[in-house]
Amino acid sequence: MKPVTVYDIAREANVSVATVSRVLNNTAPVKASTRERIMGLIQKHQFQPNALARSLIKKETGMIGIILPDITNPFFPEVLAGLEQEARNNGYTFFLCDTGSSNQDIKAQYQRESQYLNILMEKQVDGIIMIGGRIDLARCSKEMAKEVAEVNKRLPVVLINGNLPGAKFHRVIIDEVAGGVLATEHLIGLGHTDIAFIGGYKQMSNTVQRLEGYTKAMQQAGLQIREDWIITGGFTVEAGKVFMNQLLGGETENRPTAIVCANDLSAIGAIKAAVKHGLRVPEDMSIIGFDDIPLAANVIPELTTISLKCLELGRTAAHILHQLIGKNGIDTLTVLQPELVVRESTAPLRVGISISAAGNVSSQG
Amino acid sequence: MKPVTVYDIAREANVSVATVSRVLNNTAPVKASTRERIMGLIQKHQFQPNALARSLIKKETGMIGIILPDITNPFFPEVLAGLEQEARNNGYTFFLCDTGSSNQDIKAQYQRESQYLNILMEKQVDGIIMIGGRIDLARCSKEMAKEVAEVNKRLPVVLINGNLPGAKFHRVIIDEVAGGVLATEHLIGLGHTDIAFIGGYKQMSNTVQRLEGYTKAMQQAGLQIREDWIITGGFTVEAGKVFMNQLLGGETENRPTAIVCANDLSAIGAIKAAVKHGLRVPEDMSIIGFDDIPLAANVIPELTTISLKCLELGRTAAHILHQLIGKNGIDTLTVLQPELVVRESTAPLRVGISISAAGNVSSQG
DNA sequence: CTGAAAGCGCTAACAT
DNA sequence: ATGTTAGCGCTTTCAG
Repeated sequence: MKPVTVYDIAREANVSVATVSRVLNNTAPVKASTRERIMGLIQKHQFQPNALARSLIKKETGMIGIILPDITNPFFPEVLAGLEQEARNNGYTFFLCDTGSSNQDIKAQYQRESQYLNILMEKQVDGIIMIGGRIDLARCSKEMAKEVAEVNKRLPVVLINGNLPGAKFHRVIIDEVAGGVLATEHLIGLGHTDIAFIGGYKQMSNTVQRLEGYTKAMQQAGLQIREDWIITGGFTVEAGKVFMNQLLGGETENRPTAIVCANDLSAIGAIKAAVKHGLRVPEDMSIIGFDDIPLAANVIPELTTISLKCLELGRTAAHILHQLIGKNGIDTLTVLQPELVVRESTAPLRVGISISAAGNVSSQG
Repeated sequence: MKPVTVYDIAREANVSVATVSRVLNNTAPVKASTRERIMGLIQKHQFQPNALARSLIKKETGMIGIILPDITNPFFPEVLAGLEQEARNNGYTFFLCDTGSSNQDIKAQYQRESQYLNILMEKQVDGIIMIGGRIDLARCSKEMAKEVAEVNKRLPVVLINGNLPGAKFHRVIIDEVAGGVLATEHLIGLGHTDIAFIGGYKQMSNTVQRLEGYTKAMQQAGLQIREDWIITGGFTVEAGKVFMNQLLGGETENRPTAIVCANDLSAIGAIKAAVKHGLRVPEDMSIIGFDDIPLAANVIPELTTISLKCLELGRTAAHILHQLIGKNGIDTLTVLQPELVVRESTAPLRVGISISAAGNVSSQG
């Protein structure tokens, strides 16, 4: 059965397509009686206007694209939820573009970003939101950055928690440095002085910034920063385990008593590895994460962490994009402040015990 | 700057739009020299064909819609990843339609499902995938079911892990009953006889079926099923805690030694509650989950669970949908088999200890 | 191998 | 208040 069109409705109602269109869009007054008649037919035939045809002429589709690296990483669904919430209210629909960073080489991922950028433009989306991927790079290549800049000339693009060189973008970001400071000062406040930093990637700006916050807080407190206590190379649970093992691998009488992790996932890995080493968290070792994914509240022990306000990040981005669409807004930068969420994985330093006693336990047992 | 069209290219290349279209789609032989000339112009102007116009006439959009209840529940991103993987290879793009079950009343959720169903049709998607929501209902209302049936007449719909009365649908499901049996038999195999079942909703078919598997395995082993040891009412971590507290609330000398949970999240809640009660998992209490979300491998202790093969579920659904699009395939039913994943949260029954000793500890301390 | 022309389903002037 | 008509940007016969 072929779909019914405005023409079918018009014919049966003895009116012109224009009139049908008018009742459809409430774009001009229509006599009550004919309006009713048309409405009836619409009901009767379950008529649904073809959004493609409509968009073709109106030059707006009510669709926005979101490009992200890995939907499987719980951080992203959280900001997605925020996006959805806000965008739904404004009548937008979402293209989800997962570039699948998890199981591919990094080159393929960036390629897929480019690919999606093109597809989205062809599909005439009203705007694009990017999060993760190339925009997280501390030094993104000129070409990759330019590509996005070109897109940004044609339609609004907003970057979440990232940036690209060579052009101004609309962005909504969290103050990562402040987050790093917050986390580190929390630990310092608990009496810790031997504090390590693990997780993330040195090439990524978020890691660099979190690390910068860590460094800043340490220096401000007059504490020593040991290069071998800063280990990066991954955001996963697995990576967290590896880093922690590395930290605990050497002479155990000389290990940190507290750890700032670049994200929650690696913090969880760190906890698991610590436990395997016979250490108790937080009694023998304090661990703080970054992100505040839902999971953070559900592991045992519950994770103390820095909330990145994922939901708010998403909502704000959607809001800004909505403002931008249609209007030629100027470049926008919104900075959200992170928040310390104290739960169970951090505790005051237990003087005299932490390093020798607990450390030895782990090395002997 | 207004977008360039095939006409612009045609004019500059001194050919007709037909020829441009031909090189764009490789739909007829074009002289090499003119082809090159056109390709050059396309490059030069960064020309991108308008997918709306193209779809309008070709009657296919390369878009498919996925309607799900809550992207924030880690089960769904997992199947989404599977969908994406498969669909991307076939050139599809995704509409993500989150009906936001998490923070709204249930009525609103179903309403939003209807709404999205309509939007997706208007946008002319090539197919729709549904998971969760109304299709999980053990007894879905006639109207809600019919609505989907109507959609299914116009374009392919595939249901993941659910069903709707009154019509045949293409479905890909996991054998939930088998999963329930698997979980329960695992516990029985470890020597447990006092086994409870918690989590899920009695109104949802997945819960009913998992429970059916539990019952079946218990009866087959000649074990008694206590009505007060079957508690339903939620899938969240919070719900799991509540149920476990309820189980442990009464006389502690009379508590189960093992628990089948309706999903991983509630299992995690159960573990947390048990630990709060002074019980050790798995030493004093074995707990098994359902789903095998990534998180399951990352909690402490790592969760023994029933894998629902989320990724495969997603991939299969996308594959089937692809087959269906264009062709008038007959109704399809694919059943995947669940799998037991043994990790750390289950252990052999410790005779004589589990009930009295551990139970008393919890009641006294 | 290439061009002219007729739509796809809808909206928006411009008439009446 | 309603009808006529010209497109939106593309594909696709049908002719050459």
